[in-house]
Amino acid sequence: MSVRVRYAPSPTGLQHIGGVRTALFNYFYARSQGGKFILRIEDTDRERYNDESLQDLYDTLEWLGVQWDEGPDKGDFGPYVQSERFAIYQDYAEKLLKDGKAYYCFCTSERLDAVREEQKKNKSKVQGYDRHCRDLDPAEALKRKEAGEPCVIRLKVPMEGKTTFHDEIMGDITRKNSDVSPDPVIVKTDGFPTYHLANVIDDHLMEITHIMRAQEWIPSGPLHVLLYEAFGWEPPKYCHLPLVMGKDGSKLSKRHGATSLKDFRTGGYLPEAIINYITLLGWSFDDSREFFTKEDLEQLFSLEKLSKSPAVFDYKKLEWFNGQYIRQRDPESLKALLLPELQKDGVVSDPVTEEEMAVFDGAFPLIRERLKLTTDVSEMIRFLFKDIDSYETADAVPKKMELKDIPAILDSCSALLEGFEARSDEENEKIFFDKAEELGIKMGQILQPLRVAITGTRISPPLFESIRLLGVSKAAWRIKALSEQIQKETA
RNA sequence: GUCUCCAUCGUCUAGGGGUUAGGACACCGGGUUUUCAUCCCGGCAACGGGGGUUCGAUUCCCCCUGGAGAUGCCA
Repeated sequence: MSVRVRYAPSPTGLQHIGGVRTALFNYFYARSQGGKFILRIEDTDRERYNDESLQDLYDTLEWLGVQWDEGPDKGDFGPYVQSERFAIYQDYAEKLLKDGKAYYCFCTSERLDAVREEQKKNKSKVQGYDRHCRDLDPAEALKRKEAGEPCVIRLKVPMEGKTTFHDEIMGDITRKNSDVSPDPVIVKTDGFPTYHLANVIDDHLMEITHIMRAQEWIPSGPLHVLLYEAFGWEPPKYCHLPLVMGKDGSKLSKRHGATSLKDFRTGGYLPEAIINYITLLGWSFDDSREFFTKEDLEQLFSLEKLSKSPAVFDYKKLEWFNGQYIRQRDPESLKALLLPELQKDGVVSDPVTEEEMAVFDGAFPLIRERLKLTTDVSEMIRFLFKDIDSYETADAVPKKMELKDIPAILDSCSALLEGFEARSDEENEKIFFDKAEELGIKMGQILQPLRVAITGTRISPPLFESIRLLGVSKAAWRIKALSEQIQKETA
């Protein structure tokens, strides 16, 4: 039987690292097996549902280049949006009711809270619902429901025996039925199914063969199997993925840093870096290879190489990957990514002028190998486009020198600018080297003040090329400006 | 509390009854270099503890410890 897997997010928030990894693994598995990847929208939580989350889901998958074979817009097993499948769940819930596998429950949330409170206070061994309505007479219950009394439908979980399901990574997982959540709600007061019901029905109806989801779902595995059994269906294969953790070892969340893909999308990251790094969270290929394109993974991904233990998300390594992929990008496509950043930060105009473009083209090779994030570009070359308002004069002082020594050095630099553009970088280097020797200082000591004058910071792209891009006259003006500011400060 | 899962360098991981326990990030040195970065070279650094099984366990089994997850009319 050919593989059919799904990613079934709930549009109640932005797509995050964990969810995206689940999507990717499902997608890669489908591709590697020649199977189908299905996108299903699980929007049964009407309270938390919002359109932005749904849009974010689509934006994220598009950005990653993940395409589904079946989903809201296509496929023969639809609809693929759960809120459009309301009637289906109703029918199946009714069937469970009729077979005595489920029952109406009229307990109010106040009562439920009280029960929970009581259990906590008594440190009770049993927890959760006390099955108060389990043995209500079905005919009686139906009457009450039809009289308009609010109610939910609960699954009648067997109180004896145990339930086992097989996990492709973990092996057999067994749980006593008495430890399974006591009679969970499967249809809410508003008539919508809960996750458990909708998920099981849809996976069965859509002929899903493998359920790949995060390990946080392991505890409800037996419950789902019970549900399949109640319907008389064969459960699919399970594959629970290790959790993604923050540095402190708890489930990755906002307090650990950026977690939504949107943050990464807009934060200077490349999709190829994200895909590569995230896939390595819980999956590996061999003892050394760690670079994988999406296309590679569509071939190489396998369940066997999945790990059991949780993985800590390492922002540093992601950044490293991003830098690697930035350098691998072909120049034109990288420029197309950088230009909008410069425009967003007001470094160049929108639309960009010809002169600006010329400077940017010139600066491009200098910054390409220095970027970790595309968003770093503005800081790096702002000085080529914008004047420097005021200097941090202390930056201009090399080791073993004092602020008052600097203007003299700057003045000698000024003098060397004469004919700068006509000379090669090697020739200029020689000239500055000779000058340093003449002043009895090191090359670095003469270049540091100059660098600060030209770029405004101690750290910059290569100096001579920067001067060339900026133009000698502007350079001379900046040297003068810095010198004057220092003299004012030291006066 | 209860249930379930997990356990190799700080992090991601490879490996597997006998290995100098491998790679990568990070970190620290060194080289290239006008700063930074890139690049190259080198270094630091791990099998949680205790019992078995075995000629031999980091590897297999059990216990402990530790960590995590779940205990919702959220998914």
